[in-house]
Amino acid sequence: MSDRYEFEAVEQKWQRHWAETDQFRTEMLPDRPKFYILEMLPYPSGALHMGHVRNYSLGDSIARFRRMQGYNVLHPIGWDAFGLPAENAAIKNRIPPGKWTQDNIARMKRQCKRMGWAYDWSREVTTCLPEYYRWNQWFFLQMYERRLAYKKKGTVNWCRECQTVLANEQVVDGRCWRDGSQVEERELEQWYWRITEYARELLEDLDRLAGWPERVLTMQRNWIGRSEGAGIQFPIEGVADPIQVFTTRLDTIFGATFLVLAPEHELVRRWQDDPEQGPELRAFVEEMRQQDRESRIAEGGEKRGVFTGQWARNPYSGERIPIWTANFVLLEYGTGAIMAVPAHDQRDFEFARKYDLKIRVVVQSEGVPAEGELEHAVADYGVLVNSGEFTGLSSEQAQRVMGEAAREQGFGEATITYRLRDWGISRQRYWGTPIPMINCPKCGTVPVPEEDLPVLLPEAEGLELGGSPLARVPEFVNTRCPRCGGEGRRETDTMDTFVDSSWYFFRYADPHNDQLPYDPEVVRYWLPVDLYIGGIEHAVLHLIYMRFFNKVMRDLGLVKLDEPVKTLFTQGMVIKDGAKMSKSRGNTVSPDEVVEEYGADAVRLFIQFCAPPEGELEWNHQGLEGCSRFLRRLWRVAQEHRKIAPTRQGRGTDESRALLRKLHQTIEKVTQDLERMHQNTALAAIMELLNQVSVYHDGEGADRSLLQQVLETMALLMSPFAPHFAEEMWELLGQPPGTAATSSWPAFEPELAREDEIQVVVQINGKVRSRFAASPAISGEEMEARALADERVQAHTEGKTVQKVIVVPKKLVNIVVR
RNA sequence: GCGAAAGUGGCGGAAUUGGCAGACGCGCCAGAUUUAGGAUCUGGUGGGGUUACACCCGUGGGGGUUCGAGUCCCCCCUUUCGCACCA
Repeated sequence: MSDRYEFEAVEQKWQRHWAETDQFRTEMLPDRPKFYILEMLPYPSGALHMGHVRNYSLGDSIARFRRMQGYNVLHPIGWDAFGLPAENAAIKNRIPPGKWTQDNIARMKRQCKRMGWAYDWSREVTTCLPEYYRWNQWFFLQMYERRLAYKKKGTVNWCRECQTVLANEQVVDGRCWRDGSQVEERELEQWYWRITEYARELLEDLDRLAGWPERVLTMQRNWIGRSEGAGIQFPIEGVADPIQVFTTRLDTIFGATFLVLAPEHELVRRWQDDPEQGPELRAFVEEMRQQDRESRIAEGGEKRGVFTGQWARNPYSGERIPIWTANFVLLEYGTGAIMAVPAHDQRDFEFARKYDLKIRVVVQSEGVPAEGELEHAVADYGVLVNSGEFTGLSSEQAQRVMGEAAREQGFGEATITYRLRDWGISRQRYWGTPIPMINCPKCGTVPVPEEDLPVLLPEAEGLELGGSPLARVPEFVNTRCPRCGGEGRRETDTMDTFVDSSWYFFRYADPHNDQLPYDPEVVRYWLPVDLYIGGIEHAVLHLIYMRFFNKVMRDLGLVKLDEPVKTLFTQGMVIKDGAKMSKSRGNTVSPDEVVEEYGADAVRLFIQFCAPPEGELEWNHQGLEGCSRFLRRLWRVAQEHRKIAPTRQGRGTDESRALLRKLHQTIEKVTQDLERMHQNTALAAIMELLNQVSVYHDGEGADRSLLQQVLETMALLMSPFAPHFAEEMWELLGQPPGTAATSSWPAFEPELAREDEIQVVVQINGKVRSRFAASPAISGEEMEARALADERVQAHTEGKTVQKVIVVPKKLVNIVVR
């Protein structure tokens, strides 16, 4: 065999070895500490991209590191296999979605193995298989039984491209999160999951997620959007039911000079038949309905509205105030109706100005001009004026006292409102989990009995896809009602694919269970996930759904945990030429090609070395070459080392001591850096060590056994990052083949890492002027004396007075002179 | 508009706690080797200044705290991200 490092042969050799020995299979070992490391499962879209390579390489280095540290490591992978791309590809290429998906999985699995990632493939989970999705249906039934699943007719987000409904979380800036097309509103009957039931807990438990990035916590807090305030009822003239309004500023209610309802508000709809105001109202509502979100924003916040012709009464003051409808009040938030206080709310102020409505100051604070001279609303807290019996109270007091008063008199109370809406899970598409419900003309909506699960997705062969395909399969739709035995029709919508990813990582713990989604005892051993790595883009989608699911499963008695993921790590994007790699931009780099050219190890090294994992990574071909060069250099040193005569000795020299010291400093650094996800600096430390090793190796009197020890340790330190290379080097050094990955992580010995000489820095007025070497045992007094005796220091202090000397033990002396 | 994070050589970045700014890699320069190119090896590489030292400047800008600030505080600028008529 040549001395050259042949990555292709080496990587193949070890990949075969790992497969043959089933090295990464994991068993439950209750007496060993476990470590569950998880990366977000890929959607099988065709081929791995660099984002995957980064995500999974980072996870793999941690998995391998923890295994060597003695943890029983669970490191699984699977496929988020249901979803629209499969269906769209099927329509385009006339391939059944299942086949398209399985072909992609096969290809991506080959790529994963080619990268050398240490997965336990026996736990592979594929969400489009009945053995998995039957449990989605099972969960649905459990939720239905507990009234956490319900059917409701209402306005939904409709994506024309996808021909399906989207959840609120899947609408970004009024556009579909997948294809960026405009989202429309539609009236549909849909299944919802009552995530709002858990709004409070989902919010409060964020405080307990100490291992999550602040950024994600903030995004989730904003998404859940808690507001504290009061719900107040305003009686309407001529209508039995009052209007319910939500406000966070109850203290300003005496300044409420009109009410505003959202154009979609149910009362507004009713009033359109009114002979007088009706036509104008109808025209306005119709216009608002036509308008999409985009153009609403484009109008630049221009407020528009019409008077409904109706009047309400302020429950505190009895004042008669007009009811309007306007574009700036949103049905989705609060109750879809507001009390307008133009003096103290800028939006209300603008509206009042435009339509010449009354403006009344009711809170006096600094800088509030005389009434009539207001140029904008003043939202500050202050002291109440013009507020009947509440005049003179502070805003804070007033909110409390007035809430109390409302409750006593029965027209309102203090309430909390969330922005979070229930999770709409119905999708009018084929490639997803069928919702296990049956509609019976006699019994209504009837759940499929548990023993009849799974409700199988029918074959796609010959099926026209798009627009609720299941509704066109009579054998699927027509069934018997489980309750009365009469004719029934199946629900033809499928579930949102985010259902699949909400609990897949529980399934990894017990992937072949056919009695339950998983055995709670097994999950109790493996969960929570100790480290979860993925992109930030799921901050309010997947990462909130899975928290919700965990809490539901807890309440079903399936887990004891409140939160499923201990530490979350969000890795940065891979970019090229300043932009995210994407097919549409044409700036992608294919993992297959670079692996073929440089090998999996070099790619893994580069992608972990060249940027901090949480930051963006700019693809740089020359950087990749640098990492490949580093491997070749290390290989060369290991090769040449073998040729040194075994009798040669040189131990005891300063260089040998220095190298041993550097080795242990490197062990410490790499260990600490892997513990805090700083793969980039861990690798830099190993490179530094190699630099010192090659100088030592090429120099006089290199000690063979020391070199042997250093190189063996380096092979182990490299094992998490470049596992094939590490095994080959380990074997080259005479170690039992294939045991580097299962060896213990090198032990750091502080005595060997300790410097026997330290460099003391001498500053004058904070500027470094000199330095000297000293024993680590040097005392403060001695440091000061030596610093003051220093020639250069004397030159600088001549003719000046030493005012003060600061001594930082074992580090520095700062002499303050004037 | 509100909120958060970040701004360090030609480039990616390092500096875990307020204590030698620029580790490591890329690139570049010089040398060795080579018929040549490539590859490899050695040395150098923040700016100014000097034969060389000394010395001066330097972490977006301005101010402050401190013996000492990339790091802490205040103001400003820029960029990125999130939220955005949220009542």
